[in-house]
Amino acid sequence: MLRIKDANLNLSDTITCGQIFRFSIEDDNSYTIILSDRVINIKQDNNDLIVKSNNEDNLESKVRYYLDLDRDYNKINKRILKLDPNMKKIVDDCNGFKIINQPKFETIISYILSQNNRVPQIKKALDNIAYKYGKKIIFEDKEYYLFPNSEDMKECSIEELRNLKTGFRDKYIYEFINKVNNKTIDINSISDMNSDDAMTYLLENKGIGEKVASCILLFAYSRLDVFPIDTWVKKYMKDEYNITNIKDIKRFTKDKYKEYSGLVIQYMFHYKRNKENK
DNA sequence: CGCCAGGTGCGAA
DNA sequence: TTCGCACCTGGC
Repeated sequence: MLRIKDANLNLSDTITCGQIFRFSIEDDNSYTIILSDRVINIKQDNNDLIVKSNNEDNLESKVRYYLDLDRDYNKINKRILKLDPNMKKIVDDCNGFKIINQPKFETIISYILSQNNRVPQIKKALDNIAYKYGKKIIFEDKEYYLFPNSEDMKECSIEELRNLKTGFRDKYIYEFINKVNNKTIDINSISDMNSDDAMTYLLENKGIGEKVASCILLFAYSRLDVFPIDTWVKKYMKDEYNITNIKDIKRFTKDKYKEYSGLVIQYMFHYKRNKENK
C-alpha cells in the first residue's frame, strides 16, 4: 500500500468524467483501474491518495504520471483566469480535476470505438478485447485482463473483432493494428510532433476523424491545447454563445484560451454536467 | 417496432 | 469543398 500525500486531486471527477473506460467504482468509494501493466485501486483520503496494486514496482511514479499529479495546475489555472476572468467560478469548481495520461495504444483503440457509440458499449468491447488478447491479473481475489499491445493482437481478424462487439469499427481497428505492427505508423513518434502535425498524422488512419484524434491527443499525449468538439460541446457553445459552426467554435476557443483550450473545454463541460445547479 | 448514441467515410453535387 | 446518408449494437 502506498500513500501519496497532498495530491490535490479530485479523484471521482477525474475518473468518471469520460476520459477513461476501464475502471470500476468499489463499495468503499475507491476506484479500481486497469492501468497498462497492472491493476490499481485508488481511494481518496482528503488531500491524500491511498493506492494498492498487484504490482508495487515504481507504483508511485506510475500513478503520479497517470493522474498528472506533477503538473502545476495552480499555475495553469492562474493563466486561464488571466485569459478569461469570467472563468473564476468554473476554475474554482474544477479544482483537482486533471487530464489523465493514458496508455497510447489502448487510448487510440478506445476512441476509434467511441464513434457513434455509447460509453457502456465502448467499455464492453474493450473488455472483450482484453479478455481475448490480454494478460490475466489477479488482484484482491478478482480477475482482471490487461489491455493487449499491438503485438498481442497481430493474429486477430476483422471477423473476430466484429464478434467482440466492435461493430462497423472492426475494419478500422484491424487496419490500425496492422499499421502499428508493420511499422507503417509509430505511435510513440507522435510525442515528438507539434499538435498540428500530430493531428494530421492521426487523421491519416481510417476511423480517426477530428473528434477522435483530439481525444487521443488530449488524453494520451497531454496536448492541453487540443479540444474534442463533440455533440455536448456543440450544445454548450450554442447555448452559451450561439456559435454553431465547428470552425467558429475552434477559432473562438483557440483565440480565447490559447494553449489551454482543451483543458478549458473539459472544465466547462465538466462544470456544466456535474456542478451547475448543485 | 423505430429511433439514435460523446463521428466518420463515402459518393454525389 | 461541402453535404447527406449509412453504419454495428443495444437500450428505450
